[in-house]
Amino acid sequence: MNEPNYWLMKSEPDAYSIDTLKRDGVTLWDGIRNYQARNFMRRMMIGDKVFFYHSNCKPPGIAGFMEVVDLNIIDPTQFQKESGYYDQKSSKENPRWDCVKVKYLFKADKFLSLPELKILFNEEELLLVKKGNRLSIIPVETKIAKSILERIKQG
DNA sequence: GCCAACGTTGGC
DNA sequence: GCCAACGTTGGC
Repeated sequence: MNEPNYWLMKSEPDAYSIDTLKRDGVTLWDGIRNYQARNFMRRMMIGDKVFFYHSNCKPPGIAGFMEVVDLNIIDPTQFQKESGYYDQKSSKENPRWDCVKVKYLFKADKFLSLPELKILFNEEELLLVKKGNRLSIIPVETKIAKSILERIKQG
């Protein structure tokens, strides 16, 4: 099997945090309504590893680690009128949004804040630290990922 | 296909 | 609350 790819996915902890995922074990990464982010999910493979990033909070940063366990799942929230993710232009015959399922691996022993990430990496190395980046899902180079992993593990 | 207006994300 | 950086929409 090939070495897994690494990704980073953002979530607002008020809505869904690393602790929520720890409790749930697995979750559907639904509610993504950005084509670029969706297309990144379509490139994911089972076994890929994902950094869980807490966004829009104090402080923002990498809070944990998870693994892709299922692919190409139709996002059910696009059909739910009561959901904030309802998409009128999507149909069951031709769904517009899909997602992946992820599994909790571990919570960061040491939370890695965005300011720390900015010190460690530059824009070319890590898309996330790019000013004004709004993508909620981005790929992370293997070399960078391993460096981040070292920092969020104890020690 | 162009582009102006508008909306969203998310750090600060 | 501000604003940078895009994405989306819709008129033409």
